[in-house]
Amino acid sequence: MPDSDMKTIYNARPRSRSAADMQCAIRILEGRWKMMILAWLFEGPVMRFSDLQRAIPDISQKMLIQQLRALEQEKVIFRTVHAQVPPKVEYGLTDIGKALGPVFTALLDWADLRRAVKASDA
Amino acid sequence: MPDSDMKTIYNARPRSRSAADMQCAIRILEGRWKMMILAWLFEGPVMRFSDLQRAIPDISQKMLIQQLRALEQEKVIFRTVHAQVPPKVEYGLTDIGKALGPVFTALLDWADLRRAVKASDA
DNA sequence: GGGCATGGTTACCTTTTGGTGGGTATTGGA
DNA sequence: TCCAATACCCACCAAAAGGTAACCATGCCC
Repeated sequence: MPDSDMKTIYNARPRSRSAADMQCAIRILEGRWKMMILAWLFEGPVMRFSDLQRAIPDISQKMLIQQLRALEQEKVIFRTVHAQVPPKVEYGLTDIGKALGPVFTALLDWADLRRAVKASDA
Repeated sequence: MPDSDMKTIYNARPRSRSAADMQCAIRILEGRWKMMILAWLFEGPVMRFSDLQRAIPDISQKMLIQQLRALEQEKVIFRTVHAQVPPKVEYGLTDIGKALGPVFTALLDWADLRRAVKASDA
């Protein structure tokens, strides 16, 4: 491997603080749905339960609730219940949740890059 | 919700290209181990199979192989077999893999923030 | 009185994920 | 001769994740 490649790698390398930190963060976002839900919560100040259902049609009601509860417990999102009939519940990002912005931005950039590379391969 | 909060949210919002792109990226990194493996691959130009085993002691051999294969198929990592006895196999990040650097950096920053917030809560 | 809407809960089942413990091949060294 | 080292593969099992369908409460409207 030539030196130039080494440099590329070491420039790309994120400062490794600790593997434990990484795992901790990963576990919170783990699963098929959490990132998807968070991505949609970035779309507006709040989203109603039914908004999320419509936004992510493949998720089952059970999963949606389960994942929302998990994210709420980690204080990544908040839940506000309005005493109305029919009920109205709003979900939104907490400050910690909003701090995930750069992660999602980076991920979307990466997705773009991948698509570009794939296209040029073909 | 006051206007100032709205602004905070919209500033934090990653540009939403498409939910499909997001899901596509998420699926590649999904699971308990892939991000962990990638994080370690950022540690050096290449890692041997046994290096990764030592680095992530909780992973079983089967899972490690399985996840490495999956990442290889997505062209996020490469695999080089050296015709030696005993065998020597090296894994490293491809260009696409290296492009994940910002995602990991952002994630580690987030983990730090979370820890800081938790500490100040207590 | 019946249907609708919202935001759930629950029981049950299937699929996916992950773990364990075995086995394989090669070859140099004791 | 037998073992160690490396990087696997395979069969089997356990656990976790996820899906389906039914049910609930409330209050409005017809």
